[in-house]
Amino acid sequence: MRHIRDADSSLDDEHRIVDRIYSAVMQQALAPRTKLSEATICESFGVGRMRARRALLLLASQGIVELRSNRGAFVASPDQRDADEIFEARIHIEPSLTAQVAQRYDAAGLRTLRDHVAKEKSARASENRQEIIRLSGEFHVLIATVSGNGFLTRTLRELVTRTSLIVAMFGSGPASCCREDEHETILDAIEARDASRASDLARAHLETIRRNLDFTKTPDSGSDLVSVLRSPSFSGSVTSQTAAPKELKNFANGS
Amino acid sequence: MRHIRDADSSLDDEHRIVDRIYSAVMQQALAPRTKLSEATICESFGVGRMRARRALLLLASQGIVELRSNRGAFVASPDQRDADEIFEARIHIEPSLTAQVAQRYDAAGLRTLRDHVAKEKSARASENRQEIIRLSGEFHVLIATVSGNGFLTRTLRELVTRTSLIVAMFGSGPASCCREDEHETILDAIEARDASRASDLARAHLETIRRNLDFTKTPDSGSDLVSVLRSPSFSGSVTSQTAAPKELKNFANGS
DNA sequence: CAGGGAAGTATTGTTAACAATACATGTCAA
DNA sequence: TTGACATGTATTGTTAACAATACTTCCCTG
Repeated sequence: MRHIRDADSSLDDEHRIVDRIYSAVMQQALAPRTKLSEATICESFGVGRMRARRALLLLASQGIVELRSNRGAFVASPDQRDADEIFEARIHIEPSLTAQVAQRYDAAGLRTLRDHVAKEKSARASENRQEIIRLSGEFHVLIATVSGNGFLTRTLRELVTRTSLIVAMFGSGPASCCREDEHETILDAIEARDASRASDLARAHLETIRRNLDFTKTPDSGSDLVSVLRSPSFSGSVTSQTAAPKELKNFANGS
Repeated sequence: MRHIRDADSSLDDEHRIVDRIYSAVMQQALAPRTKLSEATICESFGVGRMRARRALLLLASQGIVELRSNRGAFVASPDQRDADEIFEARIHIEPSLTAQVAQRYDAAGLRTLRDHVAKEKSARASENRQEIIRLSGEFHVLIATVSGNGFLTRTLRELVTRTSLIVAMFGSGPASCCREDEHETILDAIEARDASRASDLARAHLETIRRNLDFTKTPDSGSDLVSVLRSPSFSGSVTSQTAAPKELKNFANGS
């Protein structure tokens, strides 16, 4: 008797696509307004059109992608209102969640977090921008993971990824993602089982990120989808495109 | 020049289906494990198979529906672990959110909440079980709506609906959904701008609901999908089926 | 009568062709 | 040169047929 687990490719395929695009957005390899054409996704992942469309629908249902009728799918471009909602939601959830983790964490969870912060530090040392961004976001998801709550893990994953889009659009200067030894401070408070301090630090951390947004900023152009999806781990040399890809011409003007 | 808004039927169709099934689950007209066959949905809503499948995928992505490969879609049947996660998440979010509403509500928001509580009272007076259940759940979503946060509104909608499924599975006795003048008490605290009391009451309210769950309970059978979806507002005479529909035979045994 | 297996039916999963829409190109006139 | 218009191309949306899987029923055997 073998295991019942279906090993069904269909769901896994979609998860693969969704995860990949999630990661790419999270580490700002995919800029807001980038067009995600069905054909490109089909070729990049070697799947049929149906799978591509299903994946795009899932991404759209989580606010990562925007579907425009007869026009296709685009990486979402949150506005200030979206940003307010996302940060407000995070401020409702994360301090409380961090406090809970401080109260209940076990040895394995703490080690996971410590390892992660170490990775963050080494990424910052090597000035790998995408890695820094990815790990910075992932820290917040990891808090939820360590708490053991699957629902909140998924919720935070969405919130963090959408935050990446927000920072991509409105982040002011290189400081917006990088000055984060704050994670280590938060982790110290967690380790000390100081729930209220951990909670306060988490809130302050979020408000710091929020404060570094500049909503008067002019939007950047999209990225080149093919080159982004080509590299399996995105750790490669995908530098931000200066010239706007063809597909985005009509998005150039703000009003 | 007319408005740009597309009035595109495709997205609206899916939203219609999703909303309808959401409502049905929320007011416990659709029991856990009920099979949602594509054919039934196509006929009930007069849409093609594509739309039905897309709607089911969306519902699945929010944990309301479970997709089994080659077997179809079923109303989700949360287990104790799911229940723990959902309630934990709600306890992280709702007290904080309620406190915020207490601090920031405006006249229109307060009126909305008061009207709603009045409707709850009258539903309880007329002993309309489904209406009571629906309104009880909706109160929590309405808190988020009044807060003006779209993300949290959607999140709470999902949480409340999944809570309905949990209560349908593990609710002990008729008390599990109905003894809720607590909503009025919470609203009083909100109106008095007493954020910390509102927060405490919200938490206590959730813990009361959680305490009334009995995880040793044997699961009920599913509902008849066609009759549920037939009535536009579900206010009709859909009484819970005692006999298990054909489709659910094989779900009867636990192991 | 119970259990197992085989054929038929029903449902879901997938693909491919078609239709509809938007986009790009090139032409013409002012 | 610029703008509008028409044509052609590319992309998305939809449908229907086909394939694969699961379910039901019936029959056969013990």
